[in-house]
This record gives sequence, structure tokens and C-alpha cells, in this order.
Amino acid sequence: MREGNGKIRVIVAEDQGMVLGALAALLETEPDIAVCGKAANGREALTVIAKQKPDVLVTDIEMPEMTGLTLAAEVRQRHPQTRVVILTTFARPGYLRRALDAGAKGYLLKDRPAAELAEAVRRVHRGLRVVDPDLAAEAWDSGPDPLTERERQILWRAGEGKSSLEIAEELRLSEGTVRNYLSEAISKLGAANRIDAARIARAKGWL
Amino acid sequence: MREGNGKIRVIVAEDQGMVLGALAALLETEPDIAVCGKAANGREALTVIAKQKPDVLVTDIEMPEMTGLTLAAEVRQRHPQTRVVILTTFARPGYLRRALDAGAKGYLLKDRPAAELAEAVRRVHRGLRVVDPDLAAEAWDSGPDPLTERERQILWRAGEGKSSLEIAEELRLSEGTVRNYLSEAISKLGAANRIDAARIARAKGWL
DNA sequence: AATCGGACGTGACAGATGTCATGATTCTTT
DNA sequence: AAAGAATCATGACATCTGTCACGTCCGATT
Repeated sequence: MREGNGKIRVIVAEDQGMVLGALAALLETEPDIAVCGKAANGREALTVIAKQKPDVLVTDIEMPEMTGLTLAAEVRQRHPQTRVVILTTFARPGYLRRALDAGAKGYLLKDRPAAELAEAVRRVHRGLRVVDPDLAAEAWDSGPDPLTERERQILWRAGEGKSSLEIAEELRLSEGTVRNYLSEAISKLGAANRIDAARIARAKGWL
Repeated sequence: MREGNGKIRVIVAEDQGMVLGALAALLETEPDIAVCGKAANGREALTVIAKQKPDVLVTDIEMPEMTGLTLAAEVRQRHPQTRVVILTTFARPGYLRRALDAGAKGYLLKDRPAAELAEAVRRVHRGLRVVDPDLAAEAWDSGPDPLTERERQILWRAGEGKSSLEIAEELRLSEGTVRNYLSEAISKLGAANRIDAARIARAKGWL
């Protein structure tokens, strides 16, 4: 958490305290890496980065306050010298695509061996990209997000168990319009009904 | 991973390789704790435990091959000298109840501070119980699982987006019966529809 | 022997859902 | 200026869902 005698200076952002501490401990076992800060969400991470100006940020995606994806975009704008590695549970093509669009240099899955984390940090620090190859392939042939913003809003709410009428009132639409959007989403995703459609969209990282 | 000169000997089971390695690294930083084995699922954990006879097993719940809950029950039977600490993301009353029924001595959430893990291991090793207090309170007043086995089976499939007819065919029931069970589940859970019911049941740890 | 809960069924009905045709409006791109 | 896409709408229709009343059968408890 202090000086870096030529070491790669890293900040870790992750909302699960236990995992945050554990990842930091893991990186600290590497002789050429120093963890110079931790954060429990995106907003916190931005503050710490402004102070520490680290070489690399390792961040989860799903966090309160500010998503890792939003965080990556902010870091690119405000602290371009800090390279971002996304570290997440989710092998979702949509997440990968958004991460790369947001300027992330690495996308790593939590179910890979622990040794890959340090290796990814080193590579990204050297200016290389690190992307899980299987996921990259899947992202390639699963195509882009076919949903419009409205469809996404409505499908999201449908997935929470809300009825067409409830969704219509919430978004100030007519019930028929909501049913139309859902019908569109169902057909675009090749789903059998709204629940199925929400599941598929979630799995792809489109919700 | 080797000798334990009076140290507490611990095995960690967790399916996400990165988290597994990180948790091990975290525990290894403690002077009185030694990690003598790792496992990526329940079955693997049983093998390692038979060899190592550790003092404490720290295990996740949701793993392939064998759940942490099943694992806890097996360990109580076959290796009663090993005490079990469940370490999970999910603050679900149903999980806690099942964990305690399975003989686990500790139930810890991954979003607690990292320092609590070592402390929990020490306490459990001393014969004490460690249960997240908030979760324990919630478990107490949320009552027991109200669903019957059939209702659970059917609600699970409904949550996957299957129609009543599909579920009926899969379970060799009439469509009307499936609708009746769903109706029962919806009313027991105070839900608005099948999607809502599945959400609630999942959140409680009953699915 | 009587009671109770779980599993399973039917029939009927109202309301929710999914589909389709058809159209208006607006904004962007060619 | 024309074409395309996204937003929003209506009406009509068939199907799916959720509820209720009312049963049967079985195994465990009393």
C-alpha cells in the first residue's frame, strides 16, 4: 500500500470485501507488483486513482454506485496513464464489447487460474491487450446487441415480474405499446416468452 | 501447502480459480494459519480432506459436482474432526438454515471485510460458532421454506421461462395441475405472478 | 378408525400475454 | 428529397395464465 521501487503499482476495485482483500493479498505475493490502493465501488476507485496515479486498475464490473464499465470509461478520460483490467464472473459477450469500447485493455474471468491475474497485470502494463480467447470468439459470432433502448427498459422490468400494465404506467406508455415492444424483443432474441427473452438477454450481457 | 507447526490447517473449496487462489493467499498471510489444500468443487474437496485431515474447511456454496451444503453434510459424517465454514455471496435465509442443518459451524458472507475470514477460522477452530448476525435475524423472522418439493420443481422451471404445458410434459403432469401448483406457490409467497414468485424464492434460498 | 397434508386431476372463467396489421411522428442517413 | 429506424399508438384475435370449486388417492399421525 506504499512505495513502489520500480514495481507495477496497482489499484483493485471490488465490492465484496472478502474478495477485495484476497485479491490484494494475491497480488502482493508477486515481487514485481505493489497494491497501492483498494476501493469498494467505482466512485471510491476514482478518488483513489486521482491520488495514487497507479499503473494499472483491476476492477470488477457489477458494483454499487458506479459500474466497472462506467469506471473504465471515466479512467480513460481523466487518467489515460492508468490501464484498466476488467475482472469479472461473467462471460457475457455484451460486457466484453462494452468493456473494450470503454477503453479497457484487459478482460479476465474469475474462474481462470489465480496465476493469470498477475500475468495479465504485467502484460497490460507492457501495453499489450489481454482478452479471454474463448469469450472473444463467442462475442464475435454472437453479434451485436439487437435491442433498442426502449426494448431493454421494458424487458428489464418484465424480467422483474412486472405486468405489461405496470410497466406501461411506470414508463407512461399504453399497455399495447408495451406488449408490442415485448413481442419485438421476444422475436429478436428467438425466445418463447418474456421470461425466456429476459434470461437470454441477461446471459448475453445486454440487460 | 505443507507442514503445520501448531498452525491451524485449512482447506479452501471454491470454484472460481481466481478467488480460490486469492483466498488462499489471504489466509497464508496469517502467521497462525496454514493452507494445506485447495479444491475447485465438492468432490475434489472430499478427496483432499481425506488425505489432509485439516482442522477447518472453508467452502463456497454454489459449485459444480457437489454443493458446499452437501459437502458440509458429508464432512460431518466422514470427517467429524474437520469443522466447516461456509463462505458465500448469498445472504439467503434458506441457505443459512440448510448450512446449519448440515452441521456447518460458520456462515460468512463474501461482502464482509477480509479480516473477518481469518478471525472466523480461528473461532471455529476453538469450537465456537460464527454466523453473520444480520442474516441470522432475517432467517429467524422469514420463517421456514413454505414450498413443497413439487412446487419447487415447477417454480424452478417456470423461472426458466418454460410454459405450463412444457412443464407438464416434462414432469408427466396435466397442464391444469401445473397451473394449480404455480397458483399455490404464488399465493404462499405473496407474489404477483410466476416470475415474481421465482424471484422471491430465489432470494430466500428456497429454489 | 378418523384426520390431515401432499400429490394429482377436471372444468370453468376472467384477465394477461403474444401476435399482427396498420398507421402517425420524428430523427438520421443517404 | 427519400428512405430507414425508433417511438408510440389502436384494434382484434388466439392462446396462456391465475384462480376457484370440487374431487380422488395415498401415507403418516393421532
